[in-house]
This record gives sequence, C-alpha cells and structure tokens, in this order.
Amino acid sequence: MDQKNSCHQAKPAQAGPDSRRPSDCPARPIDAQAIKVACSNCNLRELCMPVGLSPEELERVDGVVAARIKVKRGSRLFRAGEPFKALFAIRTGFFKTCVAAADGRDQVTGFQMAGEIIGLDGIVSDRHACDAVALEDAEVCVMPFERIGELAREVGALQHHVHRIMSREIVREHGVMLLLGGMRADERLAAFLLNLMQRLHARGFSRSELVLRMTREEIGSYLGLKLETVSRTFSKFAGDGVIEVRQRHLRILDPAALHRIVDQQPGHR
Amino acid sequence: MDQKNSCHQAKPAQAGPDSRRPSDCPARPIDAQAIKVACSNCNLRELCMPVGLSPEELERVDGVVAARIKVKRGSRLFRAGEPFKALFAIRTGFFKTCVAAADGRDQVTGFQMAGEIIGLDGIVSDRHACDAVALEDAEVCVMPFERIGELAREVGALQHHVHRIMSREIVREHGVMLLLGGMRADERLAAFLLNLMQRLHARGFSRSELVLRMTREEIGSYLGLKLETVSRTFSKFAGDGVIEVRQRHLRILDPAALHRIVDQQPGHR
DNA sequence: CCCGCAGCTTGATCTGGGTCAAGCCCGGCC
DNA sequence: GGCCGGGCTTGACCCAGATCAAGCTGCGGG
Repeated sequence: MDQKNSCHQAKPAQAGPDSRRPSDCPARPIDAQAIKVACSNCNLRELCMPVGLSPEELERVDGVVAARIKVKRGSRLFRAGEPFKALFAIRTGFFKTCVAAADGRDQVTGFQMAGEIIGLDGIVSDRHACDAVALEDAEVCVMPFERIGELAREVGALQHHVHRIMSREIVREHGVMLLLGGMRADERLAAFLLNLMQRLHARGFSRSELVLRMTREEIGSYLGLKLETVSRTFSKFAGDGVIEVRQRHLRILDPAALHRIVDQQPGHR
Repeated sequence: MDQKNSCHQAKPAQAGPDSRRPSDCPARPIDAQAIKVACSNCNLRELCMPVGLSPEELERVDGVVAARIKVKRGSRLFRAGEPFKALFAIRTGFFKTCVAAADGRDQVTGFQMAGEIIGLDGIVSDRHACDAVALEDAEVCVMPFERIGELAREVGALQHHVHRIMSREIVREHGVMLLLGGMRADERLAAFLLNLMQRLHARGFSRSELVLRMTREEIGSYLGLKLETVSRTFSKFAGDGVIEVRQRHLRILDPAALHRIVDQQPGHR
C-alpha cells in the first residue's frame, strides 16, 4: 500500500487555499481499452446517468463521459479544496466520502457504489468540499461538469435527471440526519445494513449476504458511533440470530428483525 | 392559534399514498397587491434566485415566480407526501423543515430564512419529502419547477445557479452530519449560533443580537439534543459570559469564545 | 513459514446527556 | 386583573455509549 488512506488522522485538507497536489489519483491518460467509452452500452445505464432517453438522445449523452479512470484502493479520487471540474460516475468499486473539520476530526458522509455519482458538493464553490477515497480498486467515468450543463440545456430529460440526482442526495442526507439525530446504536446499525443490502440487491447482489468494504471505524464515523460500539452491536445482532458475522463477511439471517429494530420506538421520549 | 404546529408529535404524514389535503396553507389566489411580482426589483435578489444576469436575462427570470403566497405562523407550506410542483423562495419570515420517521419521531432538518429556497427535496420523487412549517408569518415566491427547468435551459446562468443552490444544500447537510456525528452539546449549540448569526448578518441584521424564532425543543431536534440540554447549555454559556439570554432574545457577548468552543478538540481523538 | 500489524473483539469503568420531576415565567384570554 | 398553558429552567438520578485496556485474528510481506 503506497499510501495510507488516513482520512482519520487527516490534517486540515480543507484549509489549503489552493490544491497543492493534484490528488494522489492523477487522471492518467485514458487507457487504450477505455476508448469505447459509451453510456449507451453500459450495463449500469439504468442506475446511473441517463434514463428514459430516445436512442438519438442517448447517443448524445454518451458525450458527457470524457474519460474513464482507475482509482486504486486507498487512494483519493479528489480531495476537499481541489478545484471542481467534473462529476464522477462509479463504474466499479466502492468509495467513501468524508469531510474534515478544522480541528482534525472527520466524518464519513457517505458510502458510494457502482452507478452512483460523486462530486456534487463541489458545484457550489467550484472546489470539492470533501474527500472521495476508494475502498477497493475502482473505475469511474469522468463527466466534465461544463459538458453536463451544455447537454442538459439541450436534452430536457438529462437536465431533469441531474436535478433528481442532486435532490436524491439531499433526501438521503435527511435520512442520515434522522439517524444521527435520534436513533440508538442498534437502530443506526440496522438501518445502515438494510440500506446497504437494498442498494446491493438493486445491483443484482444477494439479498442476504454481503462483504463490507469498510472498517468498523468507518462505519462508526458514518453512524456517529465508536468502532467498539459498532463491533459490540454486530456481536449482539449475531447473538440474537439476526445476522452472522465473520470479519467483513455478513449474512443476514432475519431481515424482518432488522426492520423491527429500526422502527422500534423504545422509550424514546 | 388555529392549528398547533405539532411537527413534534406528528403522525406518519409520509405514509399517505396521496395528499389527502392540499396542506393547511392553500395557495390562495394571488393577492391584488402581489401583482407586481418581479425578481428584478426584489431586494433579496443577491441572496435568492438570479445572480449576475444581464438586464434582459433578469427580465426573463422574473417569469419563474408564478405567485407570492402568505403563510401564517404555525401552518405548513407543504407536507411530506404532497405532490411536488414548485420550489419556494422565502421573501419574509422563517421556516423549519422536518422529516418524520415512520414511528412518529421527527427531526428538524433545517431552519430557513429570507432569500433561501425550500422544496428541493421534492424533485427526486415528485413528492415533498419533508414538512415546511412557518415559524413566523411569512411570504414566499412560488416558482413552478417546470418553468424553472424551461428557463434554465435558455439562461445558462440560471441553470448553474440552480445547481449551485442544490449543491449548497448538500454541503450544508454535510456540516450538520459533522455536527451530529461527533460534536458535544456545547460545540453543537455554539456552531448553531454562529451559523445563525452569520446568516442574519448577511441579511443586514445585527452581528450581536438576535431573536430566536424557534423553541428550545426545535433547536434540540435540529442538533440531536433534548430541550433540557439546550436550555442548560444556554445557561452555561450565559454563566461564562459568552452570551446573554432572555427568553428567545439572545445577545452574543463574546463571539470568539463561541469559535473557540466549536473547534476545541476535547479529548476527542 | 513466520512475523508484524491493522483491524476486530470483549471486558471494565466512566460520563455526557437523557429522563423524570418540580417549579417558574410570561403572554394571551376571559 | 387574574388565570391558564406553553415554553423554559433547574435539580436529581440513570444509562447508553464512550473510553481505556487487553488480547485475538488473519492477511500481506520478507
């Protein structure tokens, strides 16, 4: 591992007045095999950018992808503070995004998988507002934001799709706020697992088995818990026969129980 | 008060498959005095929708505002589950937005003031995803989303502005996640106060005095704290000479102290 | 094959903030 | 003017989860 993916003890990356380095993931020249870049024959089409387009529109939308780049596990696709130029669609792999407070602590703001778009937070200030770290070797489509804008002006469906994607992110974050604001540890973890499973299932993976791409500490950061609590809660779920845990390999034995945990309303008020 | 603004003990408004009632804030026919609807001579122009446009563009953008409506204190501009048709720009007044979990608990996701846009979360599913409650009598500009889309296709600057607004909301929510995820009560409240002050100051209000539009309970919901904790923390700040509290009237005596509290890093890790 | 170490588990203890309870304050209404 | 009720404060106590600590485990590299 060339470089620790130490989002955790990160120093104020935010502060940098300008991007010192162009990230540890330079946009290497488009690989030879990446020439046939085309959304129109991408199997993630349904999940990702364009949807419900006429054939000729679809062809035009192919043009938003300027390149595909590979990102190695542990390296960053972009860092907070770097100039924002493009959105990225994940083709393969798994990312986390995290923000760093001035004082050094940081917070995982989300985990992203194939078909999802990252970089939206960079639009407002023309600088990325978080780090995007690959949790496994990944490949992403680079979509220059300029070009998205141009095309969206011509293809109404694309414009609406962009709005929908951003709106979806806002709604997702509402959900996280609900979770962080009022739920207890077991509820948070159950909600997290259900969400992961649902997204994986939408991508054709098993409804009952998954391999976590992130550490307990990263889960904890996302859920506002310490890693020990995440670990203990996993153990509790396992003890109750709700899941089976072996390292990062999970099996959901009783999804209904997880649902019950999430919308249990304990003594709450 | 005709109607309790009981976002708190709200029942699953979300669940409704269709909007039963059209909100308790019907879009009353445009008042006579509201005829001269025009962004071009609105003093919130800088904060709100259009920015940096040529005169003729500005004139066209005036067209996005279909109407202005008044919302009485305590009533809802929209509810979760209602069909989404328009974004709203706040002209005067103060709102909270809140989401309700299935089990009845709810969470304030934000407080919005003049010049800010609400309703963005409705785009993704064509239904509002939260409730917007006026915390004081308010007036909002109704901007049919359809129309925004059309105009954005023609006026590039407007398109970009819409993207920026949505991106800003995403970044704001990152900040809230940071706050909810890892900060302690006094840090949360200090950050909250600083944010409020900053936004009020941008609107020409005093940098040191403000009147809270929301209850302790609403602040607590937003910050993931109980109202007692909010109250105690206010008292602590007051005892330390950082602020002065009399009911909802606050005076910031030592803003620097608040900043210190926010990026103090206790033992935190 | 063994070593080293990052990641994970589990136990013991501590504590910030939640919970419960009792009153106070103040504005609106009769 | 007095009453009523929502909102706020404050105190006493408690508990979920943080913190501290001690291993364990399994993988990657020499």
